[in-house]
Amino acid sequence: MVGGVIKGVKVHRRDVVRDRSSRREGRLLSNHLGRDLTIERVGRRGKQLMISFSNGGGMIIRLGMSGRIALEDGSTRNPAPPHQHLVWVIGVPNHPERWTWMSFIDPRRFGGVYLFASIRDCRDRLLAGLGPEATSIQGRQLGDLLGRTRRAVKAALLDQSVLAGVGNIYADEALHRAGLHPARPGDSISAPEATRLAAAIRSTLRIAIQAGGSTLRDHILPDGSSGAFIEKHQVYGRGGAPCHHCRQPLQVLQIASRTSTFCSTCQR
DNA sequence: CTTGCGTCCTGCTCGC
DNA sequence: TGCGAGCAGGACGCAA
Repeated sequence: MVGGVIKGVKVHRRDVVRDRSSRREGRLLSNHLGRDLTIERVGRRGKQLMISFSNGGGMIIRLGMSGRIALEDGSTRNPAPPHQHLVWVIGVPNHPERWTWMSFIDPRRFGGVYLFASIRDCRDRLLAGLGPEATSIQGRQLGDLLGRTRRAVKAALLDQSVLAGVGNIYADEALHRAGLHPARPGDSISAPEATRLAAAIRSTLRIAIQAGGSTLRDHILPDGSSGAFIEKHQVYGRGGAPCHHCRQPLQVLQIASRTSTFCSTCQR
């Protein structure tokens, strides 16, 4: 997509375009949705997908619980699937006759698309308050962050202002891998435990991303394939089943209003 | 300031 | 087979 020009945008449901700016500029951007602009960069910060345009602006896509991005070759014209809210038609660089359809599909509509006028605007309005990247978190830094709170460590991991990029599945998986009980107060986590947890978060995410993530229901990759990490889940979705490590039945607790599955023998 | 809960939505699964 | 309750990958606003 990088280097491609957005040739057109179809809007099937306007309210998934969230306007967080009170300025007129923001409203104009929301109507415009990148039409006629060249895609300069595609990136990510925490759970936000970022597409920046050559004019300095861009957009952030949040998938929420059920959202996904689909990419299709322009030559295969399929009927719009249910809950397809936005479609961008993007020229393929160096192939004037080819184009890519990128669509935003989100049944529950907890996700959305946010436009920004400049990188600075993006940073101030959309990325402000995000914690450090979970994919590269180091033990020392994680220990400092957890040491500042008495909340359950699981609740802290889910808080994007503490650490950006971990959700319910990978919080449970990383805590199991690190051998830490999800209800432990953040400030009870020792330095060696924080080192273990940081390493567990990094490796859990690395392996999960490599496997294409966890397909429970809605999540599929942009090409339509499924993520295979669910086969590697140690705890998530396995409440009552035996721990792969010690064979004891896995426990289930609500922490920060989210289902948390863990092994009370292996996780202390 | 910190923390927890209700809410925003649709659709699937389970039990009666 | 039909139907309602409960639950789901996230994040925000509000109240205690």
